[in-house]
Amino acid sequence: MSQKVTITDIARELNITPATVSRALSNHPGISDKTKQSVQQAASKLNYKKNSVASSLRSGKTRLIGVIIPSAEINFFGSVIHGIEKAASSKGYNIILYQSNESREHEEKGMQTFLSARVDGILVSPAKNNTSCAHFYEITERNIPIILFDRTINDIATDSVVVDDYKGAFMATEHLIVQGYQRIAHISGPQHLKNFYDRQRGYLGALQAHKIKADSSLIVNGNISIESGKDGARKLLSIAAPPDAVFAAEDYTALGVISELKEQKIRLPAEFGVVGFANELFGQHITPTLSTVEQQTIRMGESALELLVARIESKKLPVPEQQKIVLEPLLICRESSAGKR
Amino acid sequence: MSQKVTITDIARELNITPATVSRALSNHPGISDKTKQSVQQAASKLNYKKNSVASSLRSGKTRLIGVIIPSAEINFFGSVIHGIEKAASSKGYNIILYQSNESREHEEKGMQTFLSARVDGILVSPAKNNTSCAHFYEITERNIPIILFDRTINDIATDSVVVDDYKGAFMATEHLIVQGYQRIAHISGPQHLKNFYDRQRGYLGALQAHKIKADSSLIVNGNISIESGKDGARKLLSIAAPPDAVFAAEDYTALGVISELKEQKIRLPAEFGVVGFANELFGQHITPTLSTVEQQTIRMGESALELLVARIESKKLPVPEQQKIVLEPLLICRESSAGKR
DNA sequence: TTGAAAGCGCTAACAT
DNA sequence: ATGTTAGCGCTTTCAA
Repeated sequence: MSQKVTITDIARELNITPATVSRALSNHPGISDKTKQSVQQAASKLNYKKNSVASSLRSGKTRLIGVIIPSAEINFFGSVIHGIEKAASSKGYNIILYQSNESREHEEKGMQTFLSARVDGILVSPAKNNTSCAHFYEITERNIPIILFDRTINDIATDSVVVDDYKGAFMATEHLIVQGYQRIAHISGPQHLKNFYDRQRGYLGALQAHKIKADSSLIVNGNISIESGKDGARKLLSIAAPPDAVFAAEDYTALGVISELKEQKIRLPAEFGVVGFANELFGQHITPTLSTVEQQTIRMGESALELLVARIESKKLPVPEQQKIVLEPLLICRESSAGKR
Repeated sequence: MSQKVTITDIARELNITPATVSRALSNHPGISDKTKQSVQQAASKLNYKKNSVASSLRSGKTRLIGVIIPSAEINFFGSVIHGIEKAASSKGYNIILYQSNESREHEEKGMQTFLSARVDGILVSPAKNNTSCAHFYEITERNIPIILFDRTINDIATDSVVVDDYKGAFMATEHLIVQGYQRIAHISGPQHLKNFYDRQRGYLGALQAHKIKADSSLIVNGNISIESGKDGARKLLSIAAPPDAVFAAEDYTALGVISELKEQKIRLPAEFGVVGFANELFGQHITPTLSTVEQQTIRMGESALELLVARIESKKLPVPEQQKIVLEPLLICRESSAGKR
């Protein structure tokens, strides 16, 4: 049982004090190279592993970062997590993962857990029906840096990393216009989420930029699901002057639209164009392949983590301004919007 | 700054000792209800948050579980993580996530980190080129429970949770036989990974069970990609006696097969049947929809976590036998194998 | 039912 | 360049 080797054991072995061992191991400047070496040797000989729990208790730093996402099952978040963990690892931080499952209650519970675990900072993508944000203040009051990613909440002053939803939606809609589609509809996402609100604005902005009058009968509310895409498409196709293209608020909705169009024997992209948002993996494998907007998920994770670490490590410096990193979206043109014929 | 409220503060407030507060908060049997109540009250009044770092140091339990996966970006693992975290959360454990990126070195580094963080247990899906396993022994020697999931390593005696790849492949192949396809081919995955080796065995087993002689010209090596599916299909269609069905080692390979068949104007499923493996999301959205084998990813995560927690919490009991949980695969029949006509 | 006292393993201020 | 000392906040014997 090589279980309980401590710095005291190393100290005894070398006839020095635990303090010296501690300093040697953390490469303290005022320790002789000779001592450092012998400590290293003894440490690996005894198979010593630093007890970070004790270290954290004493130093007040855990090098732990709490991350809250709606669900790891959603591809988008898995991908962001990849970016976060990769960056964290390279900076010597570890991440604790918590899923809110889109429930505000779980989200709060996660924050409590993080508070209790004394994480050095928190990264969160809030649950979608999250209106109030008292639990965020509890974190900031305690002086723990917190950064929102992907989804932000308007009335809260924290750093954030998001993709430019307006611009992405603008590009997607403009693309449909350029491809020759005439009446372009939009199936939205929940408007209380800024992302979807911005995407709708981007859609409207593109129409306006091309002098196309917006038509409210061409905007249908959706809720981020295949079903709402199908429903939306059905509704849109039943109106007096139906559209010949849809910009969907995200890929699953777009998938529903395509599915409904197929059932109604409407040919894509010759008769009808579709663009989604998110660049979910399935998009390049369905028929027709789905045009969409890439959100740079991994970059988002990396940026969020780097910003957070900067906050953590500069706590004593004069507090810098609130930061908002906005990533550029990327339009990905595939078959579903290849042009009207 | 409500930062540093400790049990001592609560004790002072109520004129009792920290020990009593500690006991009251952890619902110790020998504390009067009256005291428990007043402690609860004072705690929430002062906005006390237990310092789990201190608690862990003293008690030797962190309620932290280390999880190592190849990459959170891979859908399959995201889904397993979802199951793990969900189950962990409900049992009061937190998970630390680490990605190996299929590198053995990273995997080792992750384990060292976990050792240092004094996690109560470890869940790992080993990197794919992981032959040696010295780093696993370092964990077991320290008496920390470790459980492998999805991927296992033969010569190591730990618990594991996997899906029955043999059976899934058997069912898929048998399904094609029952549907009336006559010459069934297999495009495999890397054979040094046990999962794919077992799937090939399952394919052979089903043929044998139905008294069909295996034909080595009908087995093509693939590498888990759309391209290898296309290449494989091309190769198979060019031989003297081409097959009329393919069981592909996983869904992307199957997708490649379908794509190649379409190009060659071969009709699915009337002339040719295809079944994949993994139940990737895109399967139900391509044309034709893809028959496949569901691996129960979330269940896998939940089972792995539950088994681990059982190990953690029963450490003092006589050590039970090595456990190997094998999840039942689920055949999902869709259009791509609807039968020959 | 509660209190007193010790200590988990480490770090850091102060001393030499 | 190293030693001394104290203590982070909690849990847990042992005692009352």
